[in-house]
Amino acid sequence: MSTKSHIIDTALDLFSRDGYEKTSIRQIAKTAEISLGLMYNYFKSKEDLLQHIFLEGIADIKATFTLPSQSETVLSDLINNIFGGLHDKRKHWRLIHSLRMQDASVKPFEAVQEEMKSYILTELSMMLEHMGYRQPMQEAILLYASIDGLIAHYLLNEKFPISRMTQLLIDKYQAPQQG
Amino acid sequence: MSTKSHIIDTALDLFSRDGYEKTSIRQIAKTAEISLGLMYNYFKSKEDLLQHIFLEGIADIKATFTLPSQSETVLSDLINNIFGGLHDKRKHWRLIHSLRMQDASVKPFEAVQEEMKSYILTELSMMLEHMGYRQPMQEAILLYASIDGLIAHYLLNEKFPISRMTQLLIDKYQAPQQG
Amino acid sequence: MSTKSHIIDTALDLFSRDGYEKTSIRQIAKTAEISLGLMYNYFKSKEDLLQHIFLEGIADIKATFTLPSQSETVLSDLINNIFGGLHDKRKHWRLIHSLRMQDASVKPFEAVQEEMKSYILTELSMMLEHMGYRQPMQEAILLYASIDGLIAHYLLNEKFPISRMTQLLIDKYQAPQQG
Amino acid sequence: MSTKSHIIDTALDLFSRDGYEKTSIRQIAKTAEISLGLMYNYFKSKEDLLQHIFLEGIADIKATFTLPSQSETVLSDLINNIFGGLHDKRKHWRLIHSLRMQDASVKPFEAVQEEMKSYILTELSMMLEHMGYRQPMQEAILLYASIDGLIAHYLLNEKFPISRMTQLLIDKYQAPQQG
DNA sequence: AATGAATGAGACTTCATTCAT
DNA sequence: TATGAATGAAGTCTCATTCAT
Repeated sequence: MSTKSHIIDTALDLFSRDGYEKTSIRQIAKTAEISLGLMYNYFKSKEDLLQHIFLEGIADIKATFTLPSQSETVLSDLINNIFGGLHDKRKHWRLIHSLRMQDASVKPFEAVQEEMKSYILTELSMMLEHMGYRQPMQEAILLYASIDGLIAHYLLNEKFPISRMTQLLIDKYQAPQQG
Repeated sequence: MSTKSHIIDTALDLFSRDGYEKTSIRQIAKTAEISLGLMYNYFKSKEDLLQHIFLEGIADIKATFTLPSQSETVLSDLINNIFGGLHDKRKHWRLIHSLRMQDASVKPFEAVQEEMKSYILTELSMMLEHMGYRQPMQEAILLYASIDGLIAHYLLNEKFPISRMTQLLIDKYQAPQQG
Repeated sequence: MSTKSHIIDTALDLFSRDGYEKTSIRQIAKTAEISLGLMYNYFKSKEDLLQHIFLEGIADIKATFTLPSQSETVLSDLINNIFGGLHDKRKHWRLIHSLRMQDASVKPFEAVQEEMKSYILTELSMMLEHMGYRQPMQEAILLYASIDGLIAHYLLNEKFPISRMTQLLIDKYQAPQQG
Repeated sequence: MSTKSHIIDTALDLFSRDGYEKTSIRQIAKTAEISLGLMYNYFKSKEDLLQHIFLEGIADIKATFTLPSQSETVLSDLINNIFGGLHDKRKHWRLIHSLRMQDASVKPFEAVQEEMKSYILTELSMMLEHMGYRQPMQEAILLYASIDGLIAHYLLNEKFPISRMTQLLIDKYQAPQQG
């Protein structure tokens, strides 16, 4: 693996575990077993490194909300896709969840986050429309919040019964509609 | 208002807006228009101040999940209670949501957070049982995640249509059950 | 006992045990069970308090090197006097011994220390002259150093065999002279 | 000279002149003409720097009480050795003399100081035994106190007649014994 | 005479960042 | 590419001191 990827991986580990502010460049260097200054050969600053990782995370997560099949999209496939890839993306999710509440930190990423949200809501809404929901966008907003909440609770607790919750959620949305 | 409350209020403002780590004691003092060292007459350290605010927040939030009525508890009342008080507790929620992903910061509060979660799940589960749900605890876990997700999205966006979402959520859970 | 004496006693305790610099006014107040600001009713500043205690100590110690009898002074009486009163004056001695090496701290007391030294050397020298020593001032300088060293070692170690050392020293100086 | 040695030298200068507590890191940096934070590349803390210097001093001083000759050790040689090296070690001695009275500061070094004392007393006592003294350890304790006192008085006063005192002390101990 | 809240300078320390090698 | 010594701003915290009560 390239040095750059190695730095990114190490930083993601530490940022997601200890928080961006609490992680020092020195700690990253030591953990990655590289010299203190080397990071600056690849990134302009600590914030630049964060931005790289953050954007990478956003992109990964967006991908997770996308189903490759061109045919009829199925809710259960989408949800299983999201939660199936969750473990691999835990660190990115943690980082985003812990940064997104902070005005200042998140300013630089405001636009991409907004874009991600729109993208996800559009995807969900289209699917729900297909499924016959009457107010698909409203339902999408609620569904996205539920998904996000489940992810948060999973991130906070490795023993969270994520597959059962996934199934429960799917059942709720596949039952006959009154919406 | 007492100096101590004034410090707490100011710190909560800043912690919730900028994050605990990014808020300096100097900034708290300046914003509160007190001298730099005065905080230390009331709190042992910055972390002690955080702990005070954090525990206060946990207690407030727990209260929000509790319905005073001894009679039949109604889901819509509880949910309206939670989201109705949300605006006043925004700052506490933000602080908790931004801190809870960071292992180190949150270690001191691990126990109380765990206790809060148990409390909330028990409350929700009892109510769902009353309502005829077959797997009330499983349902409670999902419901809590959905509520938490809605709160997060509200915190991230003042224009979030929280009342409509509240109603949608209530409707979903009050429809005839298949669970 | 008056409040002032109480403050002085407490301060001497702490200064001699922990050092002047490491002892805070707050600690003195807390130990003395008085309010934080009260000291300033009796002393202009922390340094003023130190000066008071320091000068008190110097005076006490000088007294120790003085024999009240107008008659023939006897070496053993003087030495026994010095070491006999040592335990009561331990704290003053400790304070002086720990401060006297520091240029800045001791500047204000330089003159009195110099005066004390002269006084002691004169006393010792007169006595040694009486005893037939040929170079009484030279001998006095050495004797004073020996006494001071014994005191230091006693202060550093409560179990120091001070009486045996006292006797040994007396014997050394009362033996027939070749000086 | 290496930066580390330069820091150590500067710190020893200041610690011994102004006292450990009164010497700030800023002052060390300014005097050494280095940046404020550089010391922390070499020492974990101010106390760690002190410890380094203190232990160095103890080792130097122990060496001074040791005669390299395997043959008959002679009192005059040893004493001349001690006082001959005194000027070079003034700063270490001053530091030790000003710190040793303070319980808290010296706790970390208690063991090494105790060990130094034992070492010195053993050396002196063996020599006095050779010279025919009946109670060599008792005599050693007194002799060590006298030496320590002379050193203290020399440190307090550059004009102290240290060579005459040295000679006087040697004479006292080489005269025929009654011990 | 006594209290203790309030002040702000200054202490130790950490940190992102630079740069000569 | 890679190293790590060096910088100095900024952080948390302590402290002597003041002053309204």
